Amino acid sequence: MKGYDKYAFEPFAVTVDLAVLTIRAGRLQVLLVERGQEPYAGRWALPGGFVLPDESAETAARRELAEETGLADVSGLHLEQLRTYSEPDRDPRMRVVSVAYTALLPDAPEPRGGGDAARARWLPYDGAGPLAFDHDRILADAHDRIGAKLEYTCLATAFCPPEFTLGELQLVYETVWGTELDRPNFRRKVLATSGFVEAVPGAARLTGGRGKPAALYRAGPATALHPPLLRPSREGRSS
Amino acid sequence: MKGYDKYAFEPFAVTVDLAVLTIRAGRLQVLLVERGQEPYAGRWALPGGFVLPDESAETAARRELAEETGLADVSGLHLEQLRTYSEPDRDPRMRVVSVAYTALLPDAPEPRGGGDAARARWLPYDGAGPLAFDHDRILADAHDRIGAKLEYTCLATAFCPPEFTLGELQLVYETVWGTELDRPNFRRKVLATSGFVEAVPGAARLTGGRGKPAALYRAGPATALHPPLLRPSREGRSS
DNA sequence: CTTTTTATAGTCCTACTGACCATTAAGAAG
DNA sequence: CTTCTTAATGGTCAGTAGGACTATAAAAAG
Repeated sequence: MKGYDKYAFEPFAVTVDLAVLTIRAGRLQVLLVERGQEPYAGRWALPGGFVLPDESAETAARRELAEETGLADVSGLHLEQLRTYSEPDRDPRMRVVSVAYTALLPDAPEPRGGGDAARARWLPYDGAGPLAFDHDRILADAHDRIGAKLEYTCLATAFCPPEFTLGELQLVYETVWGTELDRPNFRRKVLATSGFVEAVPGAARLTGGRGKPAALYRAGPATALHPPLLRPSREGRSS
Repeated sequence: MKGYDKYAFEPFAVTVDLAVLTIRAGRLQVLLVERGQEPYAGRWALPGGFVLPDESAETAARRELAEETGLADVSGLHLEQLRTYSEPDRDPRMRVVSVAYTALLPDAPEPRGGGDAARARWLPYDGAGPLAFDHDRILADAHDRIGAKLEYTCLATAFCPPEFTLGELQLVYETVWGTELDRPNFRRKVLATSGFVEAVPGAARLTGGRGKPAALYRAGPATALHPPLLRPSREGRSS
């Protein structure tokens, strides 16, 4: 940051890449676009695009998110900067520095190719195959980040519609972590954390479920979980 | 990432900014350089510089770290990407996208102006005053990140020399968090976390301390803390 | 030798959590 | 209508982690 004039600097292209995650059919799914040209023609890639001259990366990410998902209103969606990927050879054509973002969606409308994406669709996170560029790495980083943030933040509600049952919330944890959780314990923990969820007064979800109808909850005002909701047995416990 | 040729894109300058933190005299301190020219002439700023054409941002950050600190070997230091700042008006001269990194140092040699930094020195984190550009924000983000990572990673050892006492390790937590911790409890917790620290067989620190000499420890192979070491009373506890 | 200082060891009690079991309320099957 | 199944909800119980606190050990300072 000192003495620009004394430096020669290369101009870089700056892009954003989006790891858009949702839960469909009990599986973690990713929004991907099919590349129509070289390099990596025919391969799936994360949606993204250039940051325009008067945009911040955040603004560009939200614009791309709207274009790729076709959603009218993306202002309420969770969008979070992941990290920046800047290896000199990550794009064979030119020097591209990419700021990656992760977005979480509750429901999952099939994307209409709103932007200029050749073909966009949801694919399961497992078996999304080798992606173009370094997008496998970006996607894995996004998964790691989300899995970790579920432990100590209220992020899980970002995967849920405005009103949801505790079973749906638990499914978020189980799907992202790939583990099963004890339902009564999960329930006790979530309800004991003030501000995580709020009961919707007289509502219950009656939509075709077979068992007892579940009570509905809304996301509460809290953002952090204290104490955290740790995933079971990541490595050897202490003591 | 699709159809570069169909897009016009603006070239951006890409820089790295470094929030280099250490603990000196029981206080959290930051490495800052004094700006010699407009804008923000005379103000303190985070060290940093342009990413060169054949470098990744990580490589550039490590190069700048070596230049600014004057340390011969920075390969062992903890260097971690923080996030990227890309507001269009963050530098009044031109469009600059900056990838911010946080580095942690154990001891703190006074920086010799190795690079072209007009004047570089350690300043206390509190009272580092308003910095140039958006560097106050970057520095605050770095502090938040480090404070959070102390809870669930073994990062604290990055602030310590190769061999350290548990008292020194506790001082890291207390300094970054700005809280006091109970010494026996901290000790019990750290020693119960396998892989956090390893005892150095027959060593004790005798350097002028007044009380009982403390045993020495090394950083262990673990990187994560399970269960985490939560800082006291951030907000209202649950239940 | 006594005091001070710091490290280390141990105790007690509460809260959180994992592993269970029981009950309730719906639909499905007979 | 009764019974079975399914899922939500309510509860128990023991093990454990962690906060508060006391006690002992080993050095320097007086």
